[in-house]
Amino acid sequence: MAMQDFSRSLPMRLYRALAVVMPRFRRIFAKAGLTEQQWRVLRVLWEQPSVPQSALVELTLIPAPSLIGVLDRLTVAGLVERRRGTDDRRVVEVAATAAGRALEERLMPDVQATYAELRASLDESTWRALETGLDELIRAQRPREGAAAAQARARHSTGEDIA
Amino acid sequence: MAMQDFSRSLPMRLYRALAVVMPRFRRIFAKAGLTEQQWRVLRVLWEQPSVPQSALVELTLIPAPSLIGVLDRLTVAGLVERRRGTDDRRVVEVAATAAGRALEERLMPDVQATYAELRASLDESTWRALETGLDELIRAQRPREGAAAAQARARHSTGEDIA
DNA sequence: CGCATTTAATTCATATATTAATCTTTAACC
DNA sequence: GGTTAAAGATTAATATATGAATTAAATGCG
Repeated sequence: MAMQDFSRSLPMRLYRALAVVMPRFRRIFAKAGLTEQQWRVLRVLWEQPSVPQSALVELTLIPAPSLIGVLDRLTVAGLVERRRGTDDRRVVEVAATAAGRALEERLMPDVQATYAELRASLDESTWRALETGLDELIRAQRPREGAAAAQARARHSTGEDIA
Repeated sequence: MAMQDFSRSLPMRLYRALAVVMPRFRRIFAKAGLTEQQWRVLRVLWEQPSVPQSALVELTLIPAPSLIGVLDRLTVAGLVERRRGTDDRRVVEVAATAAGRALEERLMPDVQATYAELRASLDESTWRALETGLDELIRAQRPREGAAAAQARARHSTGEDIA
């Protein structure tokens, strides 16, 4: 069962795809003094008046511990605001400030143009096959419902650490 | 030109694909006390007696400044060795030690099995379409030959900083 | 030969990722 | 109604990413 070349494994292809695609976008973000993660947060906040922090984790794919720092810096820059939820005081609601929202008009044109170029670099059928393949992969591998709970339960039941 | 949902953009789909795929692999690496990047380096070194560090950057997709630290830790762990090139004393040749090579047999079975599961979660045609789509994207976006050199040249000729 | 350029590593400063642990607030349940 | 467990956010420790700058060795060329 000859193992294929490591560089041709699916994960490495995914990493390489991002490595060739993202630098052009980051150059755009950098013009506004934003990192890629800061951009992602703003990009999501532009679509809604306010978003619970836990939802931001899912929508931006920024891990919770990292998001803390990203929001800290965005807050210091005056681009976002945090508020404690009124009914449930555990949740933190995040919203873009006026300055944060102003960046949308400044950045989206270039980003859209670059995205259009990206899309135009593949023919329509290949592009769609790529999107479909990614979606199916995500759906197939996405942790089953209740997996986390089941795992937590298991952790409490038996020994767990089999060195 | 209604912008699509951010989560459905190609970059976010790529990030999400990695996010759902890699955790299972990382759990395997962790059993041997390896991080994902340390694994990648070893995985490449298993295929050859020795690899120049610059080649490792390309093959593992670990940026040069990060690779320094990864190799430091692998060296301390006794899993790899560094040697200065004999003809060209700028290059650093990296090779796996006996201990480093021993990890191959310990890790590859689980990794292969998990990879097989991953592959089996999609039908053959979808899997291949995904691979093809990624390859075409990479080929289309890969910086053109001489782009770096041309860029460096341009940087020295004219003003460059157009704020 | 001697100098300007390139190449390969490395360093630096800052930002983010990963995993585990902690803390507070809710929800659940007897 | 009080105790226990779960959810959401945060902290902590370590590892890696990113972009700019630096160093040392090799190369091109007048």
